[in-house]
Order: sequence, then C-alpha cells, then structure tokens
Amino acid sequence: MGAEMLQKGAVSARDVALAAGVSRTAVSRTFTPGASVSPATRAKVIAAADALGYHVNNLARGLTRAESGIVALIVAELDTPYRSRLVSALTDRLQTAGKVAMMINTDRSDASVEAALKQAIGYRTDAAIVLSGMPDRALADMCLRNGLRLVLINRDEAWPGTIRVRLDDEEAGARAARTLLRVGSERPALASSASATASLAARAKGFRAVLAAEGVVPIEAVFGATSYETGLALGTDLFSREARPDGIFCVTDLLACGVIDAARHRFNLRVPDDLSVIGFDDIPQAGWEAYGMTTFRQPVTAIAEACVAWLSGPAAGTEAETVRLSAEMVWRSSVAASGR
Amino acid sequence: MGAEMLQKGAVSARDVALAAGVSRTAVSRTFTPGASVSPATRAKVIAAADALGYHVNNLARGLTRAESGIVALIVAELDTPYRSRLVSALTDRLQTAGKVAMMINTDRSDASVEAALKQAIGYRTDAAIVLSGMPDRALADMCLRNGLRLVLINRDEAWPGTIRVRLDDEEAGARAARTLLRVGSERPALASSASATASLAARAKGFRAVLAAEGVVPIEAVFGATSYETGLALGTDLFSREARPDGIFCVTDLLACGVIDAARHRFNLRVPDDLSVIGFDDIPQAGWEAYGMTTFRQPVTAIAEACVAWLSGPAAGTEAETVRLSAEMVWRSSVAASGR
DNA sequence: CTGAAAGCGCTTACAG
DNA sequence: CTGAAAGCGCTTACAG
Repeated sequence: MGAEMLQKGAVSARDVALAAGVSRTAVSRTFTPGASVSPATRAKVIAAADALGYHVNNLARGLTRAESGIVALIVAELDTPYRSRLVSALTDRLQTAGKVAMMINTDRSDASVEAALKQAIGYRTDAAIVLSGMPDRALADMCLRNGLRLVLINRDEAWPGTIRVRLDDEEAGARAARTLLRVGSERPALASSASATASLAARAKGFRAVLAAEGVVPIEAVFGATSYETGLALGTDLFSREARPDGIFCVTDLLACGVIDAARHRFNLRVPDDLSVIGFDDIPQAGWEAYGMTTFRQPVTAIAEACVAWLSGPAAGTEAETVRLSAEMVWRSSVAASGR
Repeated sequence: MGAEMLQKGAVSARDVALAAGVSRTAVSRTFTPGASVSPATRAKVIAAADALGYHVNNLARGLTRAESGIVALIVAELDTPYRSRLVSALTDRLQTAGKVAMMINTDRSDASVEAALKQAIGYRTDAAIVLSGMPDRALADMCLRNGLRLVLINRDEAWPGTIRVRLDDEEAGARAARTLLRVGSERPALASSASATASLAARAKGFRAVLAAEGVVPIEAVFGATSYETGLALGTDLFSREARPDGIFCVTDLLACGVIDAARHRFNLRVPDDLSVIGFDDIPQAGWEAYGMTTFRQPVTAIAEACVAWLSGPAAGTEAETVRLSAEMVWRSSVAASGR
C-alpha cells in the first residue's frame, strides 16, 4: 500500500533508511558487496528495501564510482548470422561478469563509428567493444582519455591501452588451399567480397601463398558486400568462365552458401563431386543439410571470454595487447572425404 | 596538451565553464536543445568544450532529468535470424529517436526475465521492450511503479500502462490452409514446435479452423524447440507416416527450412511437386535459392516503429494499448504457382 | 560497525 | 539572456 502511494521511481536509499531506522550510509553498505554492516543492520535494511521495492540507482552509483558497469557494443549488420552469434555470446559473458551491454549500431562509416563512440563516452561506459568499422588513432585516444577501454575485434592496428583479438586467418586460408590440393583440385578458386577487412584479407593471403608455392595461380572472383547475394553472384561469375573451378575457398560462409546454391541450382553442379567448397565462420546454416559445409569455426565463446576477461582484469597497461585465437576446421560434406 | 594532462574522464561542465568564462549553467544550457543561450555565449562554450574534449555525462543527466534515454531490450536467443533482425531494427529506430538500447539476455525462464527487468530498473531505463518470456502481472506492476514503460511483443496479455504489438497470426494461419487447399493438398499437415507462444498458437489455430470448416483434420507434428533441428525431426516424423502429407504449414521459417531439407535430402521428395510448404517470418534464408520459401513476412520495421513511436509519445494512459500489424504473404516456389 | 558530511556532474526553478 | 543555489541518489573517506 505504501509503495503504491509513491511517485514513480521515487524509492531511494533515504526512504529505506527512514523505514529501517538506520542511516542512508548503512543502506548503501548493505548493497555494496564486501562493505561492513552488522547482520542485524543488514537484515533491517533488506526487509525495508523489499517492502518498499527499492532498487539501487545505477545511474547515481556510476556517477560516484569509477565504473558504470556498462560496456558498449559497437556493431554493424547485427542481423547477420556470425555477428548475431558474437553479440549474443558477448552480452552473455558480460552479464555473468556483472556488466551490462549497450548496443550501438553503426553503418561502418567513420562518422557513424565516431558517433557511436561519443555515445559510449556520454554514458561513461567502462569500455567499448568494436566489432565493425575502425576508429582512427585520434578517436581511440579520445576514448582512452575519457576512461574507456577499447577492444578491437578482427582489426589490424593495435594501440597502447587497447586490446585486439585476432584469429589465425592466414593459417586457415593456407589450410583451405592445402585441402583443395589434396583433394585433387586442379583449378582452385578464391571467392571473396570486396570488403577490405583485415581478417578477410588475411584468409585470402594465406590461400594464395600456399598455391603460389605450388606454382598455381587461383582463379579469383572478388566483389560486392559480404552477403549471400554476393555469393550467388560470385558463383555465377565463376561457373560461367571457360575454365570452371573445381574447388573454391569462400572467405565467409555466407558467401559459400551463395556459391553452393549457384552451383546446384543454376549450373546443376554437384557438391562435392563436381566441386569442393570451403567456407569460414561456421554459421548455423553451414551445418544445415542443404549445405553440409566444410568450414572453419569462429570461436565465438572464446572470443567473448577473452574480451570480458581483459575488461575485468587490471587497467590496461601502456602496451598494446593482442589475443590470438584459432579457428578449428570442421569437416562436413562439401569437400570429398579424401581431403581430410 | 591541456587535455592530455587531465585525469581520465575528468572534463566536466565546470571545466568548460571556467575555460569559457561563463557559468556552468550556461554550459548546461548550451547542450540542452531549446534552452535559451545567446549566440555569443554558446559560441564560447562550444569552443571551450571542443578544445577540452567535453562530453555531457548522461549518467548525471539521467539522474536529474526524468528520462535516462536508455531503453532495455529483453531477449532470448538473439542469435536466431528473426530475433536478430528485430533487435537490429529496434536499436536502429531507437537510435534515430535519440535513445539508446541496453541489451539484456534471458533464457526465457521467469527468474531470468525478472532479473532482466530488475537490471533495467536499476539503470532507470525509460522503458523495457520484452521480446521473449513473459513478465507476470506483479512484475509488470513493479516496472510501472518504477517509471518503466513496458512494451510486450507477441504476447497475449495486455495490462494497463503497457502496449503490446501483435500480428494477425490467426489470419495468416487461415490463409496458409486456404492456399494448401487451393493447390489441391489432400493431406495437409501442421508442423510446430512445442513452444507455448501466443503467436505460434494463433497461427496453428487459424490453420486448423479453416480446415475444420472443410471437414478435414490436419496431420500434426508438434514437439521440440523452435529450431532448424526440430524442423528436420518434424519432417522426418511426418514423412515416415503411412499417410504422408502433401502440404505443410510450418509455424516458423526455421522449422520450414528443416522440413524442406528432410523432404529433399532424407526422403528424396521434390518441393513443390511432391509437397508444398509454407513458412512464417520471412527470415533471410527463406529467400535463399535452396529454399525459395513461400511465407509470411514479419513486418520488423513496422514493429520497431510502432514500439518507438509509442515510447516517444505521451506517457501511457491507464488503458492497455494494442497495435495490430499485418504479415503480408510472400510467394516463392515452395508452393505450386496455382496456389496463388 | 556506524553515521554526518562532502562530493560525483548535471538540471532546473528562481531571481535578476 | 544569465548565474547562484538547491537537489537528483549514490559512495566514500573521516571520525567515532
């Protein structure tokens, strides 16, 4: 009844203190893990708080404490299988670490990444995890100066006070090439979007390097955004050529799904009999029976854990840090068994 | 140089006021749209703020103002095509409306929805948009009492002070049934997960009702979570029966993808020649060439817009509000053209 | 263990 | 248009 009478959002520590007959300091301490309160006091506070429906105001807490408990997730194209898995893992870990995620969409342009970061600073987030786009050095410095720790995923640059997490993309590309060779591919191809991402570039680089060592030049199709539709177009392009490829490494599963569909539905090619294809990411669709894609698994959980562990650790040193994770190969049926 | 010397996060309105030679009130007004400041004062403030790298502290602002500008998104299984699209649309609209999204994962259990809502209250979010799970009446009241506006998506219940957005699921189910009948299906089936969601139930209900009116009882397979894997199992079950269905309405696209794959890859059935299938959601994969699924499009943008419009509107009246949106049918190739 | 007091950074009447 | 002052709800030394 009492609670009903309050104005909205009105229950504060003072109200609880009054009701419990203690000081507001005691209330504060009751809700601060590790603070010293006698069991008796604590009990009174808890009882009053429950009766009143009190919830610590984290905005006020963030104002006084060094940390707000908020971590910004800066991401473009959240509605894409790989990204949504990563964001999901990240918010999950953040939550179990007692933090909370603030989602900020960007369109990947410098301006929008800058706006996102300013947004994060405005809310005094403890950190920003950048999944898409790339803040330049000046922006990164601005964040650091404002007490934001910066986590860069799949970026090349590493700056003091930031951490970047990277996969062994180049090695994966190399392994894809070796696999295709082992399976007897005579006209291996590379399919990639035009998106100039460090990780995509590294995958392509590793792939080309192994082939070059064998004296073979891959057929290449590189254009478009990183999407299923581009994969379809890439495949259509590749299969229309005179020397049709018999093995394709797609820099991304989404691309690979498009390539496989082009092969099957537009050119009546069988996978893996006529054509082997290898992807990267291991998005859920890669495991669907329509695709059965051999690919490399993004260690999303490990990535999320590494980010959160670093955020929960001691303040960044002055050194740039790097975490390197490995993308394990997962075998399915888009490559002949002999490739294994 | 001056900025470099500051302690982290130290630039406050007072610093700017000092540097600009004005009061801190003037600084505050400069950053408050619509407040009255002379152009001269404003210019001095802006200059000083830029030089110092000042950013309004939204935590403090949220403490004084009635609104924090934060909206909580409470969601399970974010890494699922439909949900990630909706969340993406929602954060987008929220952003353009000048608000920011706080992502809170749940596992759909009552306990985790409650924890999520408490988290939201703790940060004094202006509202919570609940995409998964269902807060009970007591919980909803707690939110309202704490000044949180509540948006419930795809829920049945409607409570004072909350808004719920719903699709015409029942009508869509009915239309699916009519379509199957028109295409000459003699053994129409319903495939659904066991998840007791209002929207899934409504789709099934509409489907059954139309068939019942024609005196036909659909074959039914209902079990499992709402996933591709369940779709595979559902299809396998259905196609193993003596009277094999020749038309299936799957309550969800994810389920439908599994059903189609089971048909094609496990039973060598052709779609739509041997079997028509209709899904719901229009997830990206529904449009992929491997599926070419006839389905109903979730109006994610319209949903997001409706939510944000309501949030930006005047405070909730005491009435429960409902927004009803329509899921348009999209024709592709999983149903014979004659069904159209 | 406990409380009075100062302070976090902002906004908003209130005077002028 | 402008500024001094009070207040938002919390935490954290500082005494006791």
